[in-house]
Amino acid sequence: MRLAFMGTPEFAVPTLRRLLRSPHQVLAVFTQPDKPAGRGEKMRISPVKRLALEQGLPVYQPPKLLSEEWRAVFESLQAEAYVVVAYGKILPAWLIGIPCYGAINLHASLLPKYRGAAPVNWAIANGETITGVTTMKIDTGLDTGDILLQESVSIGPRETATELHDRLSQLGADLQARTLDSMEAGLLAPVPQENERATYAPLLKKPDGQIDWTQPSSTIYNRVRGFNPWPGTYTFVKGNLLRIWEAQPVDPGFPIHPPGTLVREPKLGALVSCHSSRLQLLEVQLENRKRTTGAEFLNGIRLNEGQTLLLGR
RNA sequence: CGCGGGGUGGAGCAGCCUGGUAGCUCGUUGGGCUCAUAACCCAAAGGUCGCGGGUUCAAAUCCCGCCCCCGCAA
Repeated sequence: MRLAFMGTPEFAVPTLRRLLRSPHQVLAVFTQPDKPAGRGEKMRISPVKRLALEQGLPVYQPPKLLSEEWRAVFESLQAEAYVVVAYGKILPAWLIGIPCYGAINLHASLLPKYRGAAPVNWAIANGETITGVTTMKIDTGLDTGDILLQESVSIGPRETATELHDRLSQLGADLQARTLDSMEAGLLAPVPQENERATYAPLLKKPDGQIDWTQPSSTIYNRVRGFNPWPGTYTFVKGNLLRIWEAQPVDPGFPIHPPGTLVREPKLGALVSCHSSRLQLLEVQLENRKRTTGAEFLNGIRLNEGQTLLLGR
């Protein structure tokens, strides 16, 4: 099949790689324009673009798809299908109509659950134990197209979004390849989504990562896993940002201090009181510092047994 | 030139502004206590204070350059 690939971040890379090893032909790659990012604001190219360049594929980076000048580019490709994986742009209706098989999207959830930008993060943050990947025919809505294939996986009790993201990107690559094969063979019957069962996974913002210590430790724990590596979870220590990289709930039942109180315990190290239990800090990072264990962190801030420190603000 | 912080015994940090015996918590080693212990008590070892220059009687501390690390923002 003659394909155009549209994708941007790391999540899309395995699918592109997979397609390049398939009998299908990748005619061109579309990805977001280069942007200044990172310390020093240097120009960064997307992971998808990096791979495309390595493979000598034509790369296009339209700032906006609405302009008609790009229409000729798309039409001249004569692609039979567009493969879209986390491209980061809404495709206009006229574009979806160009290839005979339409635009096929890979989404990292079991649609119609977790439509939107951050399905992997919210699945974990909400404490889900099962999620998956879905391929669907793109329509003009937000992740509302007819479902082609799905595959579910269980979420490990300690799994982070980073880990799940990597698993799903691999799983999704295979699913996408199978979808194209089956579609070409005429074996697929698109199934409309049950819109009444839909849930949403909105784009994450930095403030989503700030910890509210009045919540149960299990809720905070899920967010620590789900918001890894970005936006991360954080609180404040004496006005300094403290990122929580790894933590786990302990001894449910007796928070002997007000929410947000940090104490040192001989065996468990750094413990913070939450709504109805406590959270053990396993790996943290003070701003401008490297990551350290909870115990080392306590050594550094000179909090000894019997002393307390209120986190937050 | 996006903003900013940091590199100090094995680990995490203080000291730097207001130059002049390098400190804290933990770890390590030895000893003690104990039925026992990752607990407690006592003691000890261990540091070119990132690298290179400069100022000074004297630099971890002040000045210049370099290397490495990190937070914010994107």
